[in-house]
Amino acid sequence: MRLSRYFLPLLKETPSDATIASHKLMLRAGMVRQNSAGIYTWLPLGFKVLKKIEQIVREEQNRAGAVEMLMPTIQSADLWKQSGRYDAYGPEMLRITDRNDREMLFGPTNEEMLTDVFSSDVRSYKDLPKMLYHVQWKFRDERRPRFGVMRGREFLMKDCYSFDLTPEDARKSYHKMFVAYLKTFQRLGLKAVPVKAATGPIGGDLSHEFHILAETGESEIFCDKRILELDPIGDVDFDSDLSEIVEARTRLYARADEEHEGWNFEDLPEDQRVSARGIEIGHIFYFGTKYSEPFNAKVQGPDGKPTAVEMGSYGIGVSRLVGGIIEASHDENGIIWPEDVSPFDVGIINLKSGDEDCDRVADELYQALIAAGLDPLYDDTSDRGGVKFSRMDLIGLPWQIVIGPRGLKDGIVELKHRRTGERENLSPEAAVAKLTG
RNA sequence: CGGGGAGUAGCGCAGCCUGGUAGCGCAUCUGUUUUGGGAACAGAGGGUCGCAGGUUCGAAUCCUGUCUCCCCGACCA
Repeated sequence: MRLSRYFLPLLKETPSDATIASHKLMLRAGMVRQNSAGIYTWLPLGFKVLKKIEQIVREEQNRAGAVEMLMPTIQSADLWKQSGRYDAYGPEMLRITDRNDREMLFGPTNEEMLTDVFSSDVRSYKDLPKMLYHVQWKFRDERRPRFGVMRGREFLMKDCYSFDLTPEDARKSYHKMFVAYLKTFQRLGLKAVPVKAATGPIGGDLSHEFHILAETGESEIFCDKRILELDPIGDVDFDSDLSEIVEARTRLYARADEEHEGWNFEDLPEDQRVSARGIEIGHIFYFGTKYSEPFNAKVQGPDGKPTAVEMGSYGIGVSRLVGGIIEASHDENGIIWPEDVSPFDVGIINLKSGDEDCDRVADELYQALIAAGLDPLYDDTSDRGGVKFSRMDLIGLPWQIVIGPRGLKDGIVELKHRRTGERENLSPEAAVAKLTG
């Protein structure tokens, strides 16, 4: 993409509304604009990142055996009356009436709807297990939206639902999602800590929140330091027994503030205790027959008896992750994107647009990178060098190629790594080779 | 929802106390000179001061109401 054709409205000054780094940077870098409290327009740059995150989430869900679908944003109140949550949900639920005075709502989640869909078509235990998910906009009328997209009212969420015949099978589904989450966050360049979460009336050990540690996190996290030092997980056969991987991550102490057990935590040697702020980016839990009973989601078991299916649900805050990643990865100059979610792979800075040599080399590099399958952002504007440098730093592409008359005299361009700041002088060909190699 | 704060040019703000022709910086546009880390000079455009009432000869300024946004807390992906 040529910058001169793109839509990238940057702000030099930070709007006074923003208080945390990710919110400020997303506004300044032209990723989002606020429309009203907790509701944002995703500008091209932000939208691109959002889509990349969504795609990684999707790929890992598919790999774990979940099947994608899409449910509506607007739901009928009837469904929610059936589960009893229409009254229970309170003012967080945005209620709407249509032209015929039918009660509708903008869905804050989809347990009811999916259970309904599922129950009307599945009859036999032979159809189980199933894991179904979608990535869809949700709305929760938060009392106090804040922190930009991290706590919006409208937000993009991946929610997956599992259906099993027995609690033991449900545990297997839970483990699949647990591992899928680890892999997802790993690919997003994040170190996510699974912390034991409240399980409510159902009990058991099958509820975890995934947090990333960042100063601006909304909850207090206490965990064993060793949990942060575990090796990343490699290829996984999702049909195998995953309990070992899960246990390696759950036997070490990790709790959020409300579940924190001080006495347990303090058993750890002092240098192994980590207490930090955490941003919740995912939540998985098993809830048994809470919805399958009221929706009569029953299958006929091997014994011929109708059995309510065992369910679990698994959420990832896709739009929140955009902010979360920035919280975990930025410096005083701007955003630093992990390579897999960066809106572009590399930025090309032409320091002297209009200069014959600079234009030619920049154009050739741009074409060569595209031909090599990369997605470059080419700053072909007539702005001054300093503007281009700081702009490229702000939007945080992992690599920058700087082309200027000074280097070109010796046939070299400069390759800069955004995260480390390391610069290397290379021929244009070598720069392309390094980025594609 | 409780407590606090703010709405004045695209963004950041001053002016309000003590009523009298709406300002500053950045950004934008034009021109000239510049060009390897947010250039300089000269000129220009841009506002029914959130909205509605009221007081007054006169309201950004005082009064009443209302809407919106932000911050701190209690709740949530």
